Amino acid sequence: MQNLSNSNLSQPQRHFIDELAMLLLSWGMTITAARLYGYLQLQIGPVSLDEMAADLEVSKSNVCAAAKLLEAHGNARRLGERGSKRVLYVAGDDPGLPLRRQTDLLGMMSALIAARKDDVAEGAARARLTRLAAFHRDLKDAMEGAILPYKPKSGS
Amino acid sequence: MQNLSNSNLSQPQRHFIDELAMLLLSWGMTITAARLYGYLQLQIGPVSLDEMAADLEVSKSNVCAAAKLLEAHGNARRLGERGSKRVLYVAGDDPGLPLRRQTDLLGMMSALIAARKDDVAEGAARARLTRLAAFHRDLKDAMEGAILPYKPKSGS
DNA sequence: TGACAGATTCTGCATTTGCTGAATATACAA
DNA sequence: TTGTATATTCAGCAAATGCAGAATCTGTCA
Repeated sequence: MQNLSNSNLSQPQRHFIDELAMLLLSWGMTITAARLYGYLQLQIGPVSLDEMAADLEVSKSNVCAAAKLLEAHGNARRLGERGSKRVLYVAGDDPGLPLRRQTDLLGMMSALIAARKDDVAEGAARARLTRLAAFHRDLKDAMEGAILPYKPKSGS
Repeated sequence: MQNLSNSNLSQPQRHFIDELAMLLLSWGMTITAARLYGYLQLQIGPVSLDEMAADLEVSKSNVCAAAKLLEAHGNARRLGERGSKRVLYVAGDDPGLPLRRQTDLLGMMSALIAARKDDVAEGAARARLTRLAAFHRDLKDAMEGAILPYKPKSGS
């Protein structure tokens, strides 16, 4: 059976990308961004928009948007090729970067709840909010602790 | 200035609910579900669908759907009132319950990557996947460790 | 400068989503 | 069994989203 498309991916690779993408969808990613994420993880060197579009079999404009999204979230890095207008992408080197947004959110929620709880609740509800604020704070701390060791060596 | 609506919430409470909801939106919640989440946190006793709809100023069908959503995610608990068809909701007593879904996801991703990495990548990409699987696993463990202490006392 | 290679933005479309108000279903009480 | 209070589902609508392909913009090279 010939390869009908222009994709250079092996079938196991496609399966891997799609399965990983399915899991990532639960995190609110679009399907193209999720697939691109998995795709970039498999690549050894930087890849161009045309390669990504061909391999993932989606339009270039679509993959362009997805790449920008991943870049904004810290999941991909954009490289300029010297002496060319061509744009290349590689997987982000800090897997925890996208999660910092989440931990920030947890911190904000914890702070908000702690600051307002006495104004908006009393009795059992106030006790619950106190507990909730502590929970968010502890979770944030635990996540940050787990993320930290994976920060890439600072010599960028 | 009179209260033009049927809501029993104080203005600080409304503010709190809306601010918290804004933060929760980033986690993919719908606005009504997010507001209902905050609302339930403020309540001392169980509340009916009619109360929720009136206080949040949304339709009953909408709040019904949102309540089911929160219940499915473990953010709310549904109580039957003895001798009545009325349905009541309270905030979930385990703040970490909704996160177990996330940690499960992390575990699945870690397992998927670890199992397939040798089939789909080589060289630097394979090393990156190995690191990624470990990262997911460590993050999952850290989150579970932080969540565990908040599990409510087993005496239901 | 002109021509080209490439990224980006734009336009249009189909799908999905969240919401409301109406219709329907269901449990309880008499 | 019938009436009633309540939850749930349905139908329709408006807004947002994701996508493809076309059009446009922008460096780079001759």
